Amino acid sequence: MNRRAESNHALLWAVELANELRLPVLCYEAVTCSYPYANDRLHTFLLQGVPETSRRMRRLGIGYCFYLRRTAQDANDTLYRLAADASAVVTDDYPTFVARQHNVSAPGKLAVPYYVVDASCIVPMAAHEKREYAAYTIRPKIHRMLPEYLKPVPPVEVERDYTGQPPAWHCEVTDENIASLVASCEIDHSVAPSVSYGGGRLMAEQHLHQFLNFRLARYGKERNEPSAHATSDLSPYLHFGHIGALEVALAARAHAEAHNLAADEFLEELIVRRELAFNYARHAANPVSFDHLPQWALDTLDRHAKDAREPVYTRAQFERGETHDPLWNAAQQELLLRGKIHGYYRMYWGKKIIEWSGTHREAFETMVYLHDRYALDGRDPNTYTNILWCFGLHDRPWQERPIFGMVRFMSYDGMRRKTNSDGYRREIDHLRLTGVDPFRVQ
DNA sequence: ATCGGCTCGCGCAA
DNA sequence: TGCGCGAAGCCGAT
Repeated sequence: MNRRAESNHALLWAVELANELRLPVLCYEAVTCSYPYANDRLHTFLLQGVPETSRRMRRLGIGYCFYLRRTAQDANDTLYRLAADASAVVTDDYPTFVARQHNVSAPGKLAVPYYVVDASCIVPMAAHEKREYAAYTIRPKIHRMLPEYLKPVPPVEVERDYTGQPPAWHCEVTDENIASLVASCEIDHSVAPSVSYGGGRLMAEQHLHQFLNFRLARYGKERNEPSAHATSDLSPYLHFGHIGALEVALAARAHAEAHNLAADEFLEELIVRRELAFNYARHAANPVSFDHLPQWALDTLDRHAKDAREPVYTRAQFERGETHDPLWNAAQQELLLRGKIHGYYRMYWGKKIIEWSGTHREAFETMVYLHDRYALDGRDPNTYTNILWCFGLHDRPWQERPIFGMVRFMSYDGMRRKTNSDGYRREIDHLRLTGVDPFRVQ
C-alpha cells in the first residue's frame, strides 16, 4: 500500500534486513484485474505511480519489477515465484480491503519469513492496545508519543545493488503506455480516470507544495468551505502510498515554523483523526460493518428502523446524482468526476443517503459501494471510518429525531448558511459540462 | 453572532 | 463517584 521509495518504514526495514543478510533488495509491485470494482480510474492512478517509483528504486540500487495481471486466467503466482528465490518477504501492514486479506493468506504459502511493517501511521498502530472510543481518547495518547515518532525516516542505503535482470513477466510502465495498458485489462472500462487527480510521486509532491504555499495558512478557517480550496487534496496520494503521512506532517510543521503560522488543525486531521481511523480498522474484526458502532448508536438506530422515509431513492438514482437536492447531486458529481468529495460535503452526502434510503443498512451499503467504486481515496481506513461516522462512530449522541434517532443530523439549510453552496454547485457544474478542472494541479 | 440545551460514555481527578 | 467534554449537529433565545 505504501508505494514509494521515500519515507517508507517498510522499505527501510527490508533494506536493513537485506544488509544484515548480505543480499540485494528487489521491489515487487503488481495489480490484478480481480480486486473489487477494478476499473480504469483506479488502475490509471496506480499505474501512474509506477514509472517514478521504478526510477527512484533503481537509483537507490534496489531492483524493481511490476506485474500487470490483465485477465483472471493469467498466472497469479508471481509473488510466490519471486519468494522462492528470496530469503524473506517484507510488505506493509494495512487494515482494510485486499491488503488486509492478503497479509493473512500470503504467509502460509511461503517458505520464507513474511514481515509486515507499519508504514502508514506516524504513531504505529501497534502502540495502541485497544480500540479507541473517540478522537478525545486517542488524542492525548498520540500527543504523548509524537516526540518519539514524528521524526524523518532515515535514508535507505543498500550495501549490495540489485544486478539481476527483471523477470520475463515484468511490465515496463511508461507515461506513454498507461492508457493502452489499462485498455488491455479485463476490468470495468465505464469508470473514467479522474478529471482532477493524476497519480504518482511527482503529482503528490506538487500537491504538497501547492498546499503548503497557497492553502495551509487558510486551512484552519476555510477547510469546510469547498469553494476556498483550502484543503490538501492529498487523500488519494496517501491512500495509494505515493506520499506518506509522516513526511507530510514534517513538511507542514517545518513550513508553519518557517512562516510563523499554525498547522495545528491540519496536523489534527492528518494525524489524530487519520490514526483513529487506522486504530478502528485494525481492531475491528470486520471494519466494513455495523458490528463496532457504539451501543447507543445501535440502540437508537434500531428504535428508528421503521420510521417513514420520504423520498426514498434507489442505488441507481444515487449513483447518477438524481435526487431533488442540488447540493447532494453536486457532491455525487464531484465523486463521479474527480473521484473525491470535499470533506465537509462528504458528511452531508452520507447523512442524506441515510435519510433517503429504505433502511440504515441499505444506506451503508450504498455509501460503501459508491466509495469503493468511484473514490480514489476509497477502500481506506479513513473512508470506512468516515462512512461509519455518519452512523455515530466516534461521535456523540444528539437530540433525537426521525430516522437518525440520536445520531447527528445535517441539514440543507445548515449547508446553505455555512458554506458557499452556490459557488460549489457552479464549480461542479462547470466540471460536468466541460470535463476540465481549472483547479487541477499540473 | 454567540450561547446553552439536547444526550451518552469515557478518562481522569478526587 | 463526580465532572468535563467530545470529528465538523440543530434550535431557539439573547
